[in-house]
Order: sequence, then structure tokens, then C-alpha cells
Amino acid sequence: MSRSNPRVLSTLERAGGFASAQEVYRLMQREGESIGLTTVYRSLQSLVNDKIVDVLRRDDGEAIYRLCGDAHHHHLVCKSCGDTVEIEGGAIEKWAKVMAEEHGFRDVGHTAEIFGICSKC
Amino acid sequence: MSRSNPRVLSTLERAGGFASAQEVYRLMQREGESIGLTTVYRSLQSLVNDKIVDVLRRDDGEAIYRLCGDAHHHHLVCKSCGDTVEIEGGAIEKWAKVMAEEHGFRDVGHTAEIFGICSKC
DNA sequence: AGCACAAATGAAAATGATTTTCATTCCCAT
DNA sequence: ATGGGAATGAAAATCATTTTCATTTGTGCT
Ligand SMILES: [Zn+2]
Ligand SMILES: [Zn+2]
Ligand SMILES: [Zn+2]
Ligand SMILES: [Zn+2]
Repeated sequence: MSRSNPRVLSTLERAGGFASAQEVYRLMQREGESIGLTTVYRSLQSLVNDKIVDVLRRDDGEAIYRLCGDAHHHHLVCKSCGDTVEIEGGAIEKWAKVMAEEHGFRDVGHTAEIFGICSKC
Repeated sequence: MSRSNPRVLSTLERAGGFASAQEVYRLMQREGESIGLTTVYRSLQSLVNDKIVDVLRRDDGEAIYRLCGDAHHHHLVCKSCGDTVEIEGGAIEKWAKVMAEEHGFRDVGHTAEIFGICSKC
């Protein structure tokens, strides 16, 4: 197993703690950092193994990586203009926990998004 | 837009209401049905559009399709065996509504899923 | 410094699901 | 029967991710 390249983690942080491998790679390129796509993938995987980052899936199936320590939040997205608001999810956290316990699930995570039409649209 | 081939839906049912496009395709082949992979993909997508089936993602990113009851509900999914429990989401409904109002969004919908490891795994 | 050996790196090829293209076949209304 | 639009599927294209493998880099030892 390989150790994570620290520049990958630092870039993921800078990306807002939420990005796909391809996005991390492109971001590093744009910033003039010399790194291979393979190393980005390997580093992210290693960070996942070490439970330093979380991985989940976009709707299109692409894996996105998220800093675990980062404040966990959810999104309110406008279907028309794409505008996004980050929102608090305390109610969801509780709901997920209760439901999981009730059905004997462990190591649970969750996804939750709200989408609609914003006031400007 | 294309209409769903009824044999695809019937096969998905026979598969236990839970399978990937590739699996539906292989299953139909094994049963001697003549169909193209493209048609399987198109039919499943059409069923998703019509909200007759749900789509979610395996850990490896492959899309899996699932027959869904008609009432709005959410899911608790085992990341290991794929076992799914349909759960009630009253807390989510309220949360989505409050958040949307708070930010001036209208026509809002939401997605929410919980995933973890079930007691059998 | 000089050497040996392991770990890290990255370019290129392989993989595998999904989408796109496009020519052919079906179906149905006139 | 016939024309036009919908459905079909083989093959090619796409795209994220993984695998291979040769090269580079780092580290400890003499
Ligand atoms: Zn908007
Ligand atoms: Zn949350
Ligand atoms: Zn399970
Ligand atoms: Zn709901």
C-alpha cells in the first residue's frame, strides 16, 4: 500500500473539502503542480482507508471525496440556475441515527439534498 | 423519448426487484430472450423517468435499479449485501420544507438515503 | 561518496459501465 | 399497400477508474 501524497489532501481542503479525483487533478494542474492522475487516485484511496476522507457518489456515479473533519452539511440546489445554498442538517443526522439503530444497521452514513426553484428564478 | 420494453420490467421483477442493467441483460440472455443491451439501458432509464423504478449506486459505482412502492419513502441500504429497508421520512419532509421556506425556494423536492452495514453482515 | 533495496511516481494500456451513432426493422394510420 | 415516426441493436465513442510496468526517488548502510 502507498502513503498519501500530502499535496493531494491539501488540494482537497482548498477545494472546499468536496471534490472528485478528476477535479482534484485538474485543480492541481491549473495551479502548476506536477502530479500524475494515478497518484491522485492512489492518494485519495489511501486517505479513505485511513478514514481521513469520506467517499460517496454523485448522481452520475463519479466518486467524490470529502474531508471527514470538515463541518458536515447539505445542499439546497436551484433546478433552474444551479445556485446552491449550504444548509444545516441537524434534523437529518438525528433521523439517520435513529433509523439505523431501529433496524440494527451500523457504520451508517447518509445523503440528503433538497432541490427546487430559487427566489430569483 | 422511448417507451420501456415490458420484458425488461418483468425481468427486473423476477430478479427480486434489484439488479444492474448488465445483470438484467445477462439474465434475459440466459433465459433465451433476444434483446440488445442498449434497449435494456433505455428501458430502465424510461422506468426511472416514470418513477416506476428507483436507481441508486453500488459501492463500485454501478447503477442498480429497483422496483419501488408508489408512496413516497426513503431507504436504508446495506453497503455490503444490498439489503434494503423502506423507511418513513417524516423528519426529512419537515426539514426540507422548513429549509426551502427559509431560503425562498419553491417547488421543492428532496432525496435522502441512509447507508450502512446491516446486522446480518 | 557509492551501493542496494524498497517505496513512490506516472505514462500508457486495459477495463468496464454507460452513452451515442446510425442504419435497419416495426408499427400504425391513411 | 405505403409513408413516416418510433423502437431496436450492433458497433463505436466516452469516461472514470484500475492495472502494468519501467523509471525515479528516498533511505539506510559501508
Ligand atoms: Zn435559480
Ligand atoms: Zn448530514
Ligand atoms: Zn447486509
Ligand atoms: Zn421524503
